[in-house]
Amino acid sequence: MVSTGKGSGPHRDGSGASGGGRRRGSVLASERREHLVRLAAELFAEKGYQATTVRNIADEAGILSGSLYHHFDSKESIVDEILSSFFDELNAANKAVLERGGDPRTVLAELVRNCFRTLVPHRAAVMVMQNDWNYLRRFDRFDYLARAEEETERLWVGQIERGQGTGLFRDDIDARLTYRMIRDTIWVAVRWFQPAGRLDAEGVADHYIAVLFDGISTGPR
Amino acid sequence: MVSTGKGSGPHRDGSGASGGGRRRGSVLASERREHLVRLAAELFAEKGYQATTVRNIADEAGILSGSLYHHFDSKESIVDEILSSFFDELNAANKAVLERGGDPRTVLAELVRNCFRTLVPHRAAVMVMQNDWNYLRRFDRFDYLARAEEETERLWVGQIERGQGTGLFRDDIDARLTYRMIRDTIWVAVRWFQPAGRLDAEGVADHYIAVLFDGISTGPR
Amino acid sequence: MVSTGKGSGPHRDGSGASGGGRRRGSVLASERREHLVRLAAELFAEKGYQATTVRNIADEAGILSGSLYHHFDSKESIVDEILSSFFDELNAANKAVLERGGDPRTVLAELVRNCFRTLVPHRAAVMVMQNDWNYLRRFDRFDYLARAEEETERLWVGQIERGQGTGLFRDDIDARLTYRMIRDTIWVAVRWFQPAGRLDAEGVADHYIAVLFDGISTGPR
Amino acid sequence: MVSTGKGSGPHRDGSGASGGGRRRGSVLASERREHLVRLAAELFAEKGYQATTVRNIADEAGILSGSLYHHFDSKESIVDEILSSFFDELNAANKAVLERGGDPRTVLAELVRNCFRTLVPHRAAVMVMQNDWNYLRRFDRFDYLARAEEETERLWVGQIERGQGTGLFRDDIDARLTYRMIRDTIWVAVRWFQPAGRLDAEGVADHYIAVLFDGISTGPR
DNA sequence: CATGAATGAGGCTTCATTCAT
DNA sequence: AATGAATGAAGCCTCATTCAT
Repeated sequence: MVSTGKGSGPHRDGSGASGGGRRRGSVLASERREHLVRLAAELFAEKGYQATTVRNIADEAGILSGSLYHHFDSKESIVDEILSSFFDELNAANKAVLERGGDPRTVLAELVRNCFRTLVPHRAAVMVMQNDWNYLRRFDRFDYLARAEEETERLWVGQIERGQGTGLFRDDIDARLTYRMIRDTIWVAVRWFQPAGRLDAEGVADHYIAVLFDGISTGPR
Repeated sequence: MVSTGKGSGPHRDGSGASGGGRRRGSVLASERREHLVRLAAELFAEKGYQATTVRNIADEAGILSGSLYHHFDSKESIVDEILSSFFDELNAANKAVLERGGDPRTVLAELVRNCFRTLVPHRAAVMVMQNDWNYLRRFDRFDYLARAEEETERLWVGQIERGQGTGLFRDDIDARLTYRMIRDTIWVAVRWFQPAGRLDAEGVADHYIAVLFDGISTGPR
Repeated sequence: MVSTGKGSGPHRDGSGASGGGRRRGSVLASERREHLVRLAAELFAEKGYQATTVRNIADEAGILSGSLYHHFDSKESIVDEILSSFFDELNAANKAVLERGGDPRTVLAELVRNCFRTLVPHRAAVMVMQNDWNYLRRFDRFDYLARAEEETERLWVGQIERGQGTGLFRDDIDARLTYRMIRDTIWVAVRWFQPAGRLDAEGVADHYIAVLFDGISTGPR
Repeated sequence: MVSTGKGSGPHRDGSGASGGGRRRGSVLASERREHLVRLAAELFAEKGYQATTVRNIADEAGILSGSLYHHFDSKESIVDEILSSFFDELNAANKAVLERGGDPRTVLAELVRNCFRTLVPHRAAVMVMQNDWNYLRRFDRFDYLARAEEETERLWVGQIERGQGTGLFRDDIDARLTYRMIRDTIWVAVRWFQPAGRLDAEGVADHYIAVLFDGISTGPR
């Protein structure tokens, strides 16, 4: 996981107890932990966060539910790990695009590609954001996600407005409204998108970019 | 509620028990019932279906939770009423558009407008569909909603393909993929759309139609 | 229960839900509630607060543990009710003594008698204070008890010092230290005192007052 | 630890397992063990026996909770060690006083001083006895403590009655009742007594002895 | 039509303890 | 002598639902 600071990152639980000098031990521990996170992520994606019980997760791992608390101090901290890892990766990728620069059309296209590329390895996290955010947002510990999203909005809207300023994009559309439509369309695709299907992540991204920039109509605008 | 048949309509449970011979009484009862449904809908929209307890609903109505069961025989039947009423209205409107006919571009634009128009009075239902469908879909009683959606998909995809056939729409896009993107983008807007804001339902619909047909770019395609 | 205000009184749980116009209902409800409190009090006294489970209480009442939460919103709120009721009664009695006035020896003797008199009907509360206060004090909700005790200390110390000022009490003893010894000796007696035994509350109080004022020695001081 | 026989001493469990043939090793082990007992004692005194988890103790020692079981075979055996060491020391001191002999007033005064002197180094044990005995007494393994207390009661009551017989002490007081009051008052002082405060152990003992023998009043009895 | 009480299933979490490494 | 993982029992609490009054 690439923790980018900026207040992101899960509220990790008192790992202080597990000392820190040994080598193999902590690597293995972390492997076990990541395995459990992956199992939980799949269940959260499939059944939803609330409907997934810690027993479901433990069953999947072949242990008792209480044993999960050797690795995590709450169900929340598991989903936190899932979500923060997703946001960290996406933010890092977006930052890289911005640093590479380019005209707004290129930047926007790359941002779209970032999303679809991140969607594949973080399918569960995106699923949770789509289905369970309305529940999770009530917990203070997830405030950092709302703040991360606000920052992302500023980034996209900035590019759209820059494009309108240089005449690349139509002037009669609302930048913020447009951003939200783009964002939602992309992420909500997680509900049906199958990388193994006819179109892979790049394919869907290209399809989406095509429609986004030029619409579905033929002929002159 | 306009029950359009076709398997739609909530699975109302043993309404025979309380629907005795009274006339005026049942009108009042029905008003009370609709009031309770509205209260529940708002809570479902705000906190999510699972996170809303029957006690929350009862509190809002100023009664005890057990008393709700004089009006509904389960929490599921409440949300069923909310969702079926939304789908009934939308299906009816879509059918009307199809009957009016017209070229695919016109029809598609009208279908988009239907959605945004329905979104306003059925905000809660759309919210529930966006946030809680992943949970609700597991119950057999809601199968009818999945079937309704399949029918709607056929309807839209049919129009898009007709448009591609007549050269109105680009040939290099995937009709089903495009439909899903359109659908998701529209409904997910319920998360931020505020009819009292800068743009009303028609305004947002127009904005969306503009981008959909012609993209956000300027200049030749 | 005589709620004397002054920040005392348990954090009573949202009784707002149970409306308030009916007569017999709320009286009965309150009777049931008090019955449960009494059962819990006896268990807390016998086994300790922590070692008493909500199941123990429910079993004693012949209901399921979850059903307790129809009457209380937590185990803490039950013990709160027990303790606040005890403190309220004691504070009220002490206030009455102060208002009657008299020389410090008389007042002190009456305060002692107050304690032993209150001990009998509130045996469980005193037991909990002796055995479980070290645990309960960690919860903010019980801060009011610590504050009540501070006020009582001021009251007693005031009387002892007044007695020293008028030459009634020895000058070579520490008022605060003496108060604490008196207080502790009295309340800790709950561990062995049995009202049905050889001495009743008044008898033990008199015995204690005799030793307190004149010591156990014979002959000149 | 001075194990005085008479059923005292902790129920040490299978120490044969870890007490192999090493000499220097067992001294070090014993030091480590005593260190852990001291850490545990402080936590028990502060938070109570039940509320202190073995993990709390292990954290304090900088090890994992499972590792404690190389030194003790249960949480009970730790508190047993704390309490038996306290009782052993007190009993030995009391025996020495009895052996020195003297008139009941002198003996009683010395017994009181014994208590306050023992209280300081065994603060935690006394705290546990005050706060957690009601819980611990349910375990057979602590029966020996109840028996030790009975023996002590006989010892004190014997001295009081001897004093009443020789006319040193008032005849109108109950020996057993008086003993319990003295005992409770002394030990419960652990809740507020601070050796570093205005009065040290001897000072508090003298204060207490003065009030005990002559009361707080001035003038003739 | 509502109340008040209860059910029963289940949820998350804690914790003393065990044991292979 | 310690770790890291797990157990198993239990704890407090929640919630949809039922039902006599």
